[in-house]
Amino acid sequence: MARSTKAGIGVGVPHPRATMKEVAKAAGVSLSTASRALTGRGYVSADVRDRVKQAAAELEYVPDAMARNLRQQVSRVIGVIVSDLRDPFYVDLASGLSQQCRRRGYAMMLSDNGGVEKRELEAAETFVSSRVAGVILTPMSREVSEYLLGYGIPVVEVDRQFADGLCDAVVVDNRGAAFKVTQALAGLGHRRIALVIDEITWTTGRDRLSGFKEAIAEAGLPPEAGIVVTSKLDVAQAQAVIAKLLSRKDSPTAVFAANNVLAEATWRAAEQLGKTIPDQLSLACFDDVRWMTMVSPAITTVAQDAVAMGETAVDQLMERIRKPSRPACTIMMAATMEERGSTARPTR
Amino acid sequence: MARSTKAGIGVGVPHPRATMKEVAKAAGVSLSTASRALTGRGYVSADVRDRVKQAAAELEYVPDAMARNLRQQVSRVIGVIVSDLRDPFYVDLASGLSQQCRRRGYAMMLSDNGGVEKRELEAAETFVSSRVAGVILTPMSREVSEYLLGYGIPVVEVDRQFADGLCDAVVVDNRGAAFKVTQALAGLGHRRIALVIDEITWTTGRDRLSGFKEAIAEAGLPPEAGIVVTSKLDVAQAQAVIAKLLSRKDSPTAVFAANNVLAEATWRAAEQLGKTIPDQLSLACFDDVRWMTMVSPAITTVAQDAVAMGETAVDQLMERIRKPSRPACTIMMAATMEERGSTARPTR
DNA sequence: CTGAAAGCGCTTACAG
DNA sequence: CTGAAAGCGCTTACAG
Repeated sequence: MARSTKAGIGVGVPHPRATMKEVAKAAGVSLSTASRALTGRGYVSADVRDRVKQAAAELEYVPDAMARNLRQQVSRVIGVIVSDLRDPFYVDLASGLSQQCRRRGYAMMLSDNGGVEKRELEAAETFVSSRVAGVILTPMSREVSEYLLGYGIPVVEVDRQFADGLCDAVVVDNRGAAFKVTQALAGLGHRRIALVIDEITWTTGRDRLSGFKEAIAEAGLPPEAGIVVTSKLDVAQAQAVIAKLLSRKDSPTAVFAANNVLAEATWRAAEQLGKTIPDQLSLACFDDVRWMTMVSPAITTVAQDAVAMGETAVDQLMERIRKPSRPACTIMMAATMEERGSTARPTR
Repeated sequence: MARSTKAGIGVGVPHPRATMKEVAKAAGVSLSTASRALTGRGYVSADVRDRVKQAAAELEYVPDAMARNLRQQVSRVIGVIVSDLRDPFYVDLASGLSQQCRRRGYAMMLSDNGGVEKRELEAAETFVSSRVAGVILTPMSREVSEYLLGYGIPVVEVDRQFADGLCDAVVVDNRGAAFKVTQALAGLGHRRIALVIDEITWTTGRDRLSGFKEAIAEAGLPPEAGIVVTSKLDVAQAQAVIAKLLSRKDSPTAVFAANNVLAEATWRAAEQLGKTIPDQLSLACFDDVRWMTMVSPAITTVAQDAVAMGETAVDQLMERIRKPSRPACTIMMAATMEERGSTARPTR
């Protein structure tokens, strides 16, 4: 990447891009030879290679990815679709994806769709159009994965799974983690435990719900002991819903929030009502985000390593690209429960 | 985007991608006509257009962006380089960039470089190679912007400015905001105020420092009243540095943290030393992130609208693409000071 | 070991 | 209004 100013190429003064043809001419070889010298595949004598490489450097030659990809019918780009870049969970995921893509020599095309399904499909179409090498997504339906697979594009579903059996996936043991948390709450003596959750139809919500219910049953509690409250995934709206829940006469003594957004909403609702944690209310949740160790008491939570999930998803995609016929694999990662001060014995 | 299963195209069964040539054949027209019908430029009779469009739908035709871009010598992709996707400020920025790119019909290629300069340049090279329509970056040096501009690629610098005068930029009034915060602290009666900052050579750090110093001087305080402490941008390391600062005999009565990471470090250091805020220490900072209204007392801070910065940067880039010869513009956005409970009169 | 030629899938003057 | 042809910048068999 020589930044030569020899040929009158100055700072900020656009110079026309050199093509391989020009490099070849400067080096006194044919286009084919230049290509072989630069890409490293095919025979070239050592001195010719050096001459070509030097010419390329002098001309500040950058290969045209469009042309190369068009010819080769693949690009070194991975398409990524995540739900919401404002949510710390997806951010950590995107961060892991981004770092691992870079390490593997791929660029990342990122699309976040604020939870709008139509945008998910639009992004997928863009990815098909640019012939990405593969797509990693947090799906909102089975449709998008199927659409991409239909074009022969490898897909990895992360966090949630819709195209079970059709493509690879990286998920967390949601059922197990939810079970453990609920069991811990019941073990502390709670008899009215609310699960606050935004959806129960995706694998994430479904499994968290089922782990919750199983733990209630296993603790010998009646099903009514497990109160399930749903809310949109929005702090303000969820806060209102939860405030209502906590104001009931038979309000729960413990809340299990299914993710960090609902945890924040629960925490703010308790604050708003003057309910102290953990004396008047125990709070446990999913996702370990920064504020959870900054408030007092710190929040008991299920820590999902979203960065590691992202990295794993990229590696899984690389494997799939290498071995397209391998059967679909689902990698389930363990999540650890961090017991902190927000959960305690009930006082009523 | 018909998902026809008519032609034996089943779920998950890859079918070969249709080309425009095939669409043309199916519609019984020439390749040129198909192209005009599908792109909408050039003459086509209404019925021919319909026939072509229907053929395209039936074949699930998706235009090949590579081929189109190669021919047209531009892509509908914007390259974005941000420092660190783990930092909420850059995340909000990326979120704004992503949304606005989508609205404008562009895809976003994103690279985060954990603060490593070499990676910034690598990402830039990838962008040149893929002929992105433009690049938006939070630069770490003048080099990358110059490199890109040298290839005639429009560049917008965000947050910080290195290629002043050479390219467009979107920044915040760092000097003004830092001045206002420091002035407020001095106005409360603080006589030993520390600025904790990670760098003072980029425009961000330089301007925040200068606003700080000016306010100290204007308040009639001696320069020693303004203590400047630098630290790496890392919570754990900064916390150690700040803990040492706060343990000094003549420790400051107020800390102004130059960003959210250093604010967290300061907050944790105070916690660690058992210093109560705001009684024993006033804390003000830059960046309004979620935890700042969840801890108690809430933190006084300068709210930068990073999402709006991102959106503005995309719009500015679009303008530049439309009018390449327009003189370079720097857009400076105001930042608002949110006074909250973490700042009060000193008690010593 | 090197070079001429075909071709990836489009767009776009140009001729009809 | 439509079609044949050239060409974007590469890679890759193939012939020498």
